[in-house]
Amino acid sequence: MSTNKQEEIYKAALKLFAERDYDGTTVPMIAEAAKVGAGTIYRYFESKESLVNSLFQKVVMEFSETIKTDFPNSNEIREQFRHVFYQMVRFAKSNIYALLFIDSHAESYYLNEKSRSVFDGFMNFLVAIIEKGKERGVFSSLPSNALICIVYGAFVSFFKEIQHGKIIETPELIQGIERSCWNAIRID
Amino acid sequence: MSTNKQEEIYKAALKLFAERDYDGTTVPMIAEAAKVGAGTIYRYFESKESLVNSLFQKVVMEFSETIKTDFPNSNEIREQFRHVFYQMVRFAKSNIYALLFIDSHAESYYLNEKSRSVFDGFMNFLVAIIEKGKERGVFSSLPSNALICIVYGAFVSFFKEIQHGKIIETPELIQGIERSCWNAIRID
Amino acid sequence: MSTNKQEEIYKAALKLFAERDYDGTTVPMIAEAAKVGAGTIYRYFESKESLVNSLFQKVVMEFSETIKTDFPNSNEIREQFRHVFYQMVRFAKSNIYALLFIDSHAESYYLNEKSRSVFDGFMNFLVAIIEKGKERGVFSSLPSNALICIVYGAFVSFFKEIQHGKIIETPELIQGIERSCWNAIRID
Amino acid sequence: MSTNKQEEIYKAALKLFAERDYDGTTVPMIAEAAKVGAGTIYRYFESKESLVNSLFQKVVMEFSETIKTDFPNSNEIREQFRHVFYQMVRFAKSNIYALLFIDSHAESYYLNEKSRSVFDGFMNFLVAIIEKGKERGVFSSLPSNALICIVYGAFVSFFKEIQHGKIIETPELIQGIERSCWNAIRID
DNA sequence: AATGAATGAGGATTCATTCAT
DNA sequence: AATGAATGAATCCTCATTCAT
Repeated sequence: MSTNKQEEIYKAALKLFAERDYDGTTVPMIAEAAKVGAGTIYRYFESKESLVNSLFQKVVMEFSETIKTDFPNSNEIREQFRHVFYQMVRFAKSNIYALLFIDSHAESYYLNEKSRSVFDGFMNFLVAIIEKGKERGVFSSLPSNALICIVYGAFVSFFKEIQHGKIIETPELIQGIERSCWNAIRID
Repeated sequence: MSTNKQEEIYKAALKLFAERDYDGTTVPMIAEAAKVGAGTIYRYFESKESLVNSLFQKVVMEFSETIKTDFPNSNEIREQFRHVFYQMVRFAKSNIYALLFIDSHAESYYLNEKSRSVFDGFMNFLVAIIEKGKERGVFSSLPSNALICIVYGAFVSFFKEIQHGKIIETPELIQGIERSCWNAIRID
Repeated sequence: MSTNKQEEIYKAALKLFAERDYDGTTVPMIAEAAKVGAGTIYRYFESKESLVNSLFQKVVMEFSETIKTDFPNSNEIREQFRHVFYQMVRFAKSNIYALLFIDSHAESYYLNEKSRSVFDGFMNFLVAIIEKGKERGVFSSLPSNALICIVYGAFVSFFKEIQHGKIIETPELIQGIERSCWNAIRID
Repeated sequence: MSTNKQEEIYKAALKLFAERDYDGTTVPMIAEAAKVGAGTIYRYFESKESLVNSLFQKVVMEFSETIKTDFPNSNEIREQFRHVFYQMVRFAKSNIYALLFIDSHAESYYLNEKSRSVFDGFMNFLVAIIEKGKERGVFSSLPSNALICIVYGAFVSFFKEIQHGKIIETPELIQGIERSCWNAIRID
């Protein structure tokens, strides 16, 4: 087959974990969705717990890489913000389950040290951007992680509604949300 | 006894569901935390599923009532927004588990019709406020639920960070967040 | 009921472990034989492994106590030997599975520290008897544990044959075996 | 290659079965120890059960042949006994796992008709020797299989202790054990 | 009303066996 | 011939629920 089984397992698990949470998802469910035998999952992952952790790390790194791709090195904070936001949108649109999975599983009791540090690394990248903006007097002087919360929280919340069919996504709407988020954290 | 058992069960379940999710929480865990026998839970609730649903409805209604309490009937949108925001803060501070529980359990597969409609009713109240503001040209013309997402998403995200000890809450910070959220959705 | 469930589980497990070994015995098999639900076993024992260990310790201690019961304090080695041998017979006859279980499970990879030390304690009691006999010049000067091997090995082997129906036990036969074992290790 | 794969599989299985029992040994364990693929085992043996049976028969026959090799046709029972005993020692020393495997797997539920009859054939050879000795009034008049139990049980028990490092084997010790076993069953 | 021992259906995981390469 | 990835039946174990006390 074209895609290999590990990838199918990742894909199936991602969707199920995003929709039903870790504990609400059974290994047989994943196996069925991935069209593999239940035992096959254990050829690729030591345990269900190791599967979530691998998946979490993989997906956070993909998110991180998406955001870093073509990151503008110019000193234009506004431009950097827009870039980050639209790359988040790109990521969310290409893989909504990944976004929801990351959001609902970060801070979970079954995540291991490495998963947490990968996630922290990702967050630190965002913090760095905010910090630079604050130095330049572009952003509000609130704590950087508070500012990230505002943008990230709003963003995820928005895509959850899209996913549930309660908001129809359009380019103009995205544009409006981007502007709102910018307005939320810039100095006024 | 001073507090009755049903209340203890609700309290224990709320904390556990917020921290470990519905499926990650077992009935014996709840029983132990509530200091009752496992069987006792079934005197008050038909099943675990009926317990989450009851709890969800109860907690959403409390949230809703908190927000509606002393709601300013003046026509000052800015004042109404501030009221709603600070009542959300009051609710979050008095019962952080309730906030996290609502956030992570809304849209879950085990919620029944009634739970969903209670939650929708709550959201509609917020939508109404937004709609009025939009009519007056105070808020951005983005869809109302998108605007709610921004404020609600930012707010919850912020309190999650507080709960995880990553942000220290101060009156000034709350004030700053309120202003950010307002800036996010007002016409600029 | 007169006997409690833990005792029924012990009894069922003992027979099955003796007949089919630890790994050849499944928890449902034990549950069925003990006439309890499979889950009930886990109310009494943490795991299958903890069950074998508990059982092993219990049974070795019973064997040990049987042998020590009415142990003659006289200085007659011949009398002490006869006592030990007949108490072993008594134990084997009252609970053949216990004897076979001890024999086939001692030195197994799943036995824990405590099980091993209980077994060693039992063996040391036998060693002490042999040592005293050797001091008095009654027993062969071979290493004590070698002498024990001869008697114990012969004894267990003999009762295995009885268990398999290949030897019919009679008082005279037991008497003959006791004498043989004595002859095996005494000075000639 | 110098040794063929079937031989490697036999060797690996023998050690593992002796150390961990049939059910405690997995086919992949055997494959790894034999340095072959798991599937390869099924080229040589129909199933795991057929492997134990083949192995059991092979090993019992080797034991049997070892004992019969150079069997003294003289009428000296003492000499015959010594021969058998020392050949058992030779076998045990050359392949301790074989001895332990035979001992712990005889009478197991997964042995088939043929395995049982091969084992019985072996035992009958020993019985014949004993019977002859009894006719001549050299051995005790106890049942022949009881006498075999004494010698065989003592012998195996002794080599188990050697295997577990609790007894150090020396020529003098072996000599002493042989004499003990003889004393155990001869007329006194 | 309250309990917690008991249950068995269902979960995570293992493993004998197959089969495409 | 040899492999080892793949499978699913069978393990061990958990947990929602019941019920005798």
